[in-house]
Amino acid sequence: MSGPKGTYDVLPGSEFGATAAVREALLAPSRLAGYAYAEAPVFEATELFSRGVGESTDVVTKEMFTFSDRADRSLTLRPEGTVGVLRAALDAGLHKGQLPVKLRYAGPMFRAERPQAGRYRQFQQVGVEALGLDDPALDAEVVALAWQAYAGIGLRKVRLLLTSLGDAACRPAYRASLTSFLDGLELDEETRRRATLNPLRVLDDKRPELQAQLADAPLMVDALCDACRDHLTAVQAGLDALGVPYEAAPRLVRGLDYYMRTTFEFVHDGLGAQSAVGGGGRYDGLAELIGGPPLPGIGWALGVERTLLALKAEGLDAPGEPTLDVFVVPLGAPAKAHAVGLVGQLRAAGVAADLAYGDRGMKGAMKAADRSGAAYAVVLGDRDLEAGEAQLKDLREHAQVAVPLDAVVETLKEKLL
RNA sequence: GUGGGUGUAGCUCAGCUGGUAGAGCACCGGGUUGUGAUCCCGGUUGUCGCGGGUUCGAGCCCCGUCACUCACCCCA
Repeated sequence: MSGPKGTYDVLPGSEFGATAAVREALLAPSRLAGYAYAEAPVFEATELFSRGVGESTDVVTKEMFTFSDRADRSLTLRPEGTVGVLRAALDAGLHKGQLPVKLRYAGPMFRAERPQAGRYRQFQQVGVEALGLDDPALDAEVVALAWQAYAGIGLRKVRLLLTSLGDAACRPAYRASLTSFLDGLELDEETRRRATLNPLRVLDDKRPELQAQLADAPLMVDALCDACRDHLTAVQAGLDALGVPYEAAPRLVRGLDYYMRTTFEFVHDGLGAQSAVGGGGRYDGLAELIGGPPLPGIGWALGVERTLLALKAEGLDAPGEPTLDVFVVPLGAPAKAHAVGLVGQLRAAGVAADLAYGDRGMKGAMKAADRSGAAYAVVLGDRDLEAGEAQLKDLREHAQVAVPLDAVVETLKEKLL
């Protein structure tokens, strides 16, 4: 018995047990920067993705989970987050108010790919979108927030790759020159087809024999129009001012068609083949593509699983569940009834507390106390009840003292807070 | 979709040139009828992924199949 192919379960102690904590930690810098929480549906009309992400992309042509509802409408589980969040923002008319609109989100995405290390069919992303302005200072802020997300969680070996993909003014001419260059190469059938659909995507092929052929390929960064070049320079200046180091990556291409101008990716070298831990860019034409008004935007998405794998690769601990403060060990029925109430009082006082359920013996219950990670155990037997006290044991110092029953909560609060 | 690797206890794995399944960890109990983490003793857990074939006999050999895994394409 196991879940569907390419999925995993988040359970205590499992590989991705810290998913919720990592999501929160990665978005913390964005929350402080004014990015408000947003949530769009997990499924949308198929057309939204095919138009937004791009008909020619691998994501749309072979990786979508698509199904029909009972009225025969075609729906698709979201393969990425930007399109849905943008659709929601436009639907609500947020773009008619104060700009930029800053949003953050988190949740599962779905792609029907063959699973491998760091790649799943249902995976978690966190993301931000800044809508309504094409100010390069905003690009710098957005990129810096991702940088700070990784730094905040403790990662040190993340590298930022940055480039510009040009815009409607300069990309068509570049694309033509790249196409004629590729026409002069000997390419296999599959690559040739890709060269026709989107010649830029041939550039980041990993096969060494192909890379060798591409050594003299023309680069977008050398063919930028003045506006795009100025934009890129301003973004770089912004990152310098924010103290975010970046590497020029003139061959960087993203798999989603909507990117233009500022484009970036975060990579980590400890992950095996799937080294991208996050990525994003500017998508000024996307709003119109999905049927909205012209509206510039920039954003990123970071992979939660890959972030967790990167933490592991660096030997770092993932943020964990809060550990227990107190574990109560009752002996006998009257003591157990009292223990239930005591645990309730402790929790109400903000103390993380649990007790030994299941009427275990002293030894087993103490063992459970030890495994729980609690700093203190409260031993409460019928003998103690009669004496009006409880035994308070410091599990690390191995020291035990008797405390009057009505002072247990106060005593523990003092020791712990 | 293409290629490589691996499927044995809850977990990590051992299992010889084919002879009918083991260790460590974990869990439970006892040593200590009211004290954990240490120590000692004992105990529970298996359609050897599944189906077929060869053989007196298959965890081991052969065929098929499924799953997992890594890599390509692509991406988080």
